[in-house]
Amino acid sequence: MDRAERRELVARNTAEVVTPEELDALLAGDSGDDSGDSDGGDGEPTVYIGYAPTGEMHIGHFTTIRKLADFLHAGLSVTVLIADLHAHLDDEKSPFELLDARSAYYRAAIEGMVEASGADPEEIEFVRGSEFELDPGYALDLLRLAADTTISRVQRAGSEVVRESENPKLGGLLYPLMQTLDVGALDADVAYGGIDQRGIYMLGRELAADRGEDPPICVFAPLLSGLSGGKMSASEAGSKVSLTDSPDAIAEKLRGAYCPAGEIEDNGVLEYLEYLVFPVLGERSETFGIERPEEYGGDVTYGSYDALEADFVAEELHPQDLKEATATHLAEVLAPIRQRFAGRPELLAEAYPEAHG
RNA sequence: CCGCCCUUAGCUCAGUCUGGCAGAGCAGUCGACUGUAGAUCGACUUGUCCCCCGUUCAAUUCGGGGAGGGCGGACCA
Repeated sequence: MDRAERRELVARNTAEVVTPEELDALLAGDSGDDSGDSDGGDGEPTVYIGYAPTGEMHIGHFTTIRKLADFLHAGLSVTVLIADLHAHLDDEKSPFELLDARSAYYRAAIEGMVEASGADPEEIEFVRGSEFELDPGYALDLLRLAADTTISRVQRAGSEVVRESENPKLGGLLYPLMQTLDVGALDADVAYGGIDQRGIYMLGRELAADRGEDPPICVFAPLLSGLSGGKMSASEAGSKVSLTDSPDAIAEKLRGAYCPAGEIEDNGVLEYLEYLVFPVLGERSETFGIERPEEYGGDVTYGSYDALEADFVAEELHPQDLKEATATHLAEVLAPIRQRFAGRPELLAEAYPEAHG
């Protein structure tokens, strides 16, 4: 794989790279970081993504995690942080007593998604936040950051991530500062995450500069639209496909999805295809087949998302046919993950006693 | 440590001041219309009225206690 291919693999299907020049330099091996405090000594650039183990994971997480396969294939070393303390710090989204169970569930879910994306989960290093975020050195750095950063600056940085409320907790302010420290603590060259993380990492880059450190390169994944139009909502079950939805449930949710003929904007169905289904099919060298009655043109097959989108925009492809085919392929992509959890029901039952106990 | 205020449908809130088993908007569900969905139109659903005790024929509404949340004051050697 040459440098251009590698760069393309790292940057494809992303919302933004900050900055592309820094990424190029990193992949070229002259990151300017000769101090030996990163890369773990093996010379491979390291990318990290952090997840706070809060609610159940869904297809939105899957699209973001699928890219970890790209990173691995591009020869990067990948670290996944299970940010258990963050899960509690953010308005106690996860009760303290459930952090162990939810961390275990998140790790299993992420491994399942990585495997379903065509990469080996064994190649990923998993780290739990509480393993290092309580170290004296880290704690001292956190206090010094807190002393040096204004409340409004941190609030602004975390506004897309930390739960907004009329009476915000102090924990929500610690959260972005800790995330900033995590990048360095994990020796990551690249911070990867959803575009909602942008505010926090941009603050992190500023603070790193203040402290005389190299700012992390940031790669952001797009956030998917909800199936009901607009943003995907965590609380609205019908607005997203869950990791463990049955094929019937998936079909039903897709049937109800907002999907105007010929329109791409806010079209969650197309986004599922672009960022998840097609990349996974491509990994397996498979194509996307659509069964369609003769009266509407008969069966068709697409080898690329772009070709499908072009037909959809031209209204050669009807939303209803698209939805049915998407449901079928999506169920197939999710099947191995669903099986994994069916074989280990305690993972969900212990992490979410109210919903699965 | 002291004082004041708040707690009603999934969400935002009204109401009970002058006690009689509770309402609006949004959301949601279901039809009609489009070969999907949405929009539009029509119909519909939803509640331990924070908990306990007391007064009363009857308490979400009154009284007492408690829990959770908010605000202010005091203390500052």
